Amino acid sequence: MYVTLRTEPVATPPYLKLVETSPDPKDTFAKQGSYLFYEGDPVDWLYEVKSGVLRLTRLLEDGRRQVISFGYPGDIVGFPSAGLHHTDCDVLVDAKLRPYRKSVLDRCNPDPELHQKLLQAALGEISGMQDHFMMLGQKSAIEKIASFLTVMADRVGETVNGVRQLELPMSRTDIGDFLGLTTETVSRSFTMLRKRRIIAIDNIHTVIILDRNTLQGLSLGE
Amino acid sequence: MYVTLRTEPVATPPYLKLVETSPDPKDTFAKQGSYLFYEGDPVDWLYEVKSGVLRLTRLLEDGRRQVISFGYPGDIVGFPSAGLHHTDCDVLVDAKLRPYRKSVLDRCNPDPELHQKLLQAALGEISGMQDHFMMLGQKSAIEKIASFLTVMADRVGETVNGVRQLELPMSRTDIGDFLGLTTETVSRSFTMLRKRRIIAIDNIHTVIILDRNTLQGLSLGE
DNA sequence: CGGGTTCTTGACTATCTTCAACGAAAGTGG
DNA sequence: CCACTTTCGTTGAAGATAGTCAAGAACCCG
Repeated sequence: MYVTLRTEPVATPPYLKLVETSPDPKDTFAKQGSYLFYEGDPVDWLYEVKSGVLRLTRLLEDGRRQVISFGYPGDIVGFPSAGLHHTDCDVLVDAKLRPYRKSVLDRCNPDPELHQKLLQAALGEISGMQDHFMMLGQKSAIEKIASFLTVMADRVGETVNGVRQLELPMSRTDIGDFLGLTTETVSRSFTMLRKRRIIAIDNIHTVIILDRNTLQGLSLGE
Repeated sequence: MYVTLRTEPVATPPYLKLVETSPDPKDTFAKQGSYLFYEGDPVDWLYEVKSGVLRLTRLLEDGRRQVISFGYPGDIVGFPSAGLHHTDCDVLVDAKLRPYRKSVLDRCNPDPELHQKLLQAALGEISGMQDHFMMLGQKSAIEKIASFLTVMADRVGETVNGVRQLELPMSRTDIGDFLGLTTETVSRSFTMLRKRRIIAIDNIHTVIILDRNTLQGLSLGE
């Protein structure tokens, strides 16, 4: 099922459009559901997310999927290895993207500052992935969910009337594939946190953090 | 137990010695058990492994540990994020290391080729970590062990009399902490592979690959 | 050779997955 | 705009995988 995505025609792949119509575009827009690139594609552009949310995934032959990361504003996605993309990348929430030529990575000139910015972003990504390792390798289901919510609330949450809340545009399956859990376990963990009055769930995609301290405690296994 | 490592005196930390005695050393040697750096240390040097094996780890407050990677010849370790190390790094097998100043990352000059080499190494690390994600998040115990052995045999195995074999200097606990398994599960998986005649275990730290195809099949969940 | 660590094995348990059913939400077409 | 269909989320029951606890064996080091 997932595997077929790769071969399905993608409505106007944004990266193609970029390359063809605008040799050095400022910003570009990508619609929900469209793909920026697939695993194995040669890397021509990196993208800085200006608004919206991206999803970076990797597939196993049998359909198992790992969500590598969610791309939020400020993130830069599309770092090459041996010149190729090593994840798929699609758009979860309509996004504004700033493309950078891959060649900026290869050479300091003509823009050493941009080069350095992309390099620092790559280094930051390494560091961020290591937190993710800890989560995937060592934590229980409830710890994973609590970690996820804590990190997301700090990163992209907003305070409305003094209450910390969080939009989660991704599905429960996405969260599961990000944390190495099944949809059912994600759902049960949410329910558990809700029943203990640590979070509240407004709309399915909106989480309200009622007790951040306890949530953070749970994320560390207390 | 693990946590105390951080505060114990380390016999002559190599990185200190480097900084103090030799402003731009060629190669340096690090003894088994010594630490190159700890999480939170400012990054002054990166190290290219020339021989030996390093271990990069991260700790949780309660002592749970994630082995982030094993550093084999050709690997470059010590990439900073915000100028700091974000793992501990110690020596599993006496190592020869080539230190590079961190400043090589910050500037293209005076050595743009070295700068580019370190950058490419960082990008390669991102890609490698994504395989690790797949393994941690989606694979069963036997798949993890089979993946680990397959990758290691390809990367650092040697063929002796037409037989592929593999030195594993790390403990079963290290392997477990790398794969997100307990020592016992690692041990049982090895035993299972041995009983099915897919591997043979010579000395505890030497694995002989008897049936690479089946091993690789298991690594993908067949 | 002896003491300590590491590895293996067994029995039991817990956690998470699987399978299944149902309800809610969202998308589609008349 | 409403019925229909499909997807997504929740919940329950049962089962499997991996973890825990415990003991003994193998290995390593002085």
